[in-house]
Amino acid sequence: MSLPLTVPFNLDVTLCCGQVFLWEPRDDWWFGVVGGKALRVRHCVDRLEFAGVGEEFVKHYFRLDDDLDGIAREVGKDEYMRTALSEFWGLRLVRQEPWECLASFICATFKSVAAIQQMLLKLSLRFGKQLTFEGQEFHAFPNAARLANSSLEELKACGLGYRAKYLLETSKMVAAGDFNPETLREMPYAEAKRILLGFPGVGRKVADCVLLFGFGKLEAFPVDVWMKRVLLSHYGSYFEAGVTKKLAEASGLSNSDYEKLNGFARSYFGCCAGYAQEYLYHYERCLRGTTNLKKQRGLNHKFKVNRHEAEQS
DNA sequence: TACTGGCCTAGGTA
DNA sequence: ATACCTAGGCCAG
Repeated sequence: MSLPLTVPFNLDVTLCCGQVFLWEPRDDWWFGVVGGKALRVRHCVDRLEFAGVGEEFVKHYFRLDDDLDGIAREVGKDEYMRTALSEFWGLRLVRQEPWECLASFICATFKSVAAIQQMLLKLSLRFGKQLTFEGQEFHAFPNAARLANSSLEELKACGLGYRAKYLLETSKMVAAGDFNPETLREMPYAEAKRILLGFPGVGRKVADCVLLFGFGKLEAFPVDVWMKRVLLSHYGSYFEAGVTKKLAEASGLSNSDYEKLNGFARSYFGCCAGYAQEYLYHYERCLRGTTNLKKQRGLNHKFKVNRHEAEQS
């Protein structure tokens, strides 16, 4: 199936920018599993081609209904931000499934993207429902009930380390009904955040990721080490000198410091601060990180090798 | 309320 | 190869 693209959209950047972990580039297509269904999608000049799902799903998942031009006008407050926007123009946030998003970002703390991919892949292979799509095997991300019935040892075997305890506990709470996505979706940002902070393994950063990617709270602005660098080096003048100096020297980020950076960004960029975050984050990683788009696409081969290894174990 | 270590581990790098 | 080093933090004290 095919969908004419009448709005700005860059599929590759959208799937490479670190908001999702389990999409796999293969044979010129992106393969993924969403909502228990496997699908493939690719970007061809002026249209999207896809299989496994319908047009409405694609539009919804990739947020093609967001007015990206309007958002860019809203968050493009300064030259630096406008550069990031133009550099990766067409990057869109994705409407992830809340549970998968919550579980993913609990696992993601203090880990590199490559390691996160491996952890989540192993969880899916071991606990996820097996699917067949066009003759190929895929695995859905495991639901909370399944993980709640696993053991600490099993989760650690997937490489989770100290996160295993958090994921197991949170899975149990979610399976017991403590996590109602519909309710959280209706709540305002601050209220939903308070609920999320009640799950073990969920601090401010993880909560903001889940609010942004899982619940579409576009005012959420996750601050990780990369965003901290961006905010200090390009927006340092908005903070007291003492704060800037202290943050630059410290490796971590205390809760109160998180609130300072997060609070500034949300008031500065406004109601779509989350979009600003994703563009700045990706820009920073491509500029200063060891990661760049070319490399990420080059992950393909390695990803396949690791998938094979994971299946052996 | 705010700060400080400790924590599991795998990928990446020199 | 083989050691490091760091990675999209969180939590208990």
